[in-house]
Amino acid sequence: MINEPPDVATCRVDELTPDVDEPLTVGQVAALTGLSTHTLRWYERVGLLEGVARDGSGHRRYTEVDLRRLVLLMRLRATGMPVSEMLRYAELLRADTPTELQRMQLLEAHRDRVLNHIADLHRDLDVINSKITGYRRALSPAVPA
Amino acid sequence: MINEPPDVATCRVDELTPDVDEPLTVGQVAALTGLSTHTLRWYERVGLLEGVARDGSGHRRYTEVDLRRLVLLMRLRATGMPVSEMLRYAELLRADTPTELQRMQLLEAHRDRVLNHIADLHRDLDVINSKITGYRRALSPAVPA
DNA sequence: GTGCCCCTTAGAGTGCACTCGAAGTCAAGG
DNA sequence: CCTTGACTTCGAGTGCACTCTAAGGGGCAC
Repeated sequence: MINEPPDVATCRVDELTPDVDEPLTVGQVAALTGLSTHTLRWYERVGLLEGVARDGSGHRRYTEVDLRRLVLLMRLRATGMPVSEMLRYAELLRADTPTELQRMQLLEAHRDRVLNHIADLHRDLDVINSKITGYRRALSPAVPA
Repeated sequence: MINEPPDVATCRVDELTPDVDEPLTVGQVAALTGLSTHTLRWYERVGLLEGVARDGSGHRRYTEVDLRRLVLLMRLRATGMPVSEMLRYAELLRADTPTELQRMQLLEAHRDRVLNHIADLHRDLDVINSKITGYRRALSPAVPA
């Protein structure tokens, strides 16, 4: 894995998604998700989140369906999926033939990669923890805790 | 977390480290660790792994001590520590005052961040898994597995 | 009407962590 | 002697995922 996902500080979308009735502006979605308005527009530009409606002034109006798609995209990014593969998923979503099977397989393959990655992290933590233990031992007179 | 660590395909260093007696060339270390020779030289250039000796021809000779430092650096990178923070650790290593406490605290803070990150990954996987389950349900006549 | 603020687009810029290239050195093999 | 291949340094280039800028529009408060 070459890229690491963004650290989205505040994401209230999980709690707030269900009660959103009116379509939201890009700024409201940004506040809700923790993504920047720049990133939201960029996601649309590159094809990750297509079909966001516009109001009479040409401003984006995000529907609940858009938000749901966005939340999944954020979870995929947060688990390290590269944008190029998220794009493949997005393309499957807007295909005119049924693609549920491919989409499921894409998500399953990703889930398995993430699980392997977590296992790797635990192994790496073992090394780091043993180093910490060594320091604690060396400092034991000074640091009894 | 903004960056994700490299996917080091083959790292035999864990098994082979103990039996290395002779200092190794950069190419041998690259083969052993899975890092590229470019990356190994770059780590030294930026100050991550200082003090690698040279032979009569000016070629690097990595000792077992160098390898041990390198393995820890690789684990830190693999768990998402940015190079800038690895550099802080390296600077503590070559300080002329005792820095064991700071080093331990740095590693502990990192370990805690990684544990939080793993917890986040599990939560993200829950969302992805529920999406997978939805697909599986929708496909259940076609995909009995 | 005039700030003001949020919005629009498309293109350019940024930061990170490598990754590569050019030019040169050195030791061994044929 | 000449080639080959692994090594040296240092500066430049790459890919990813944003992030920012410039130039402009819409609508509301004062």
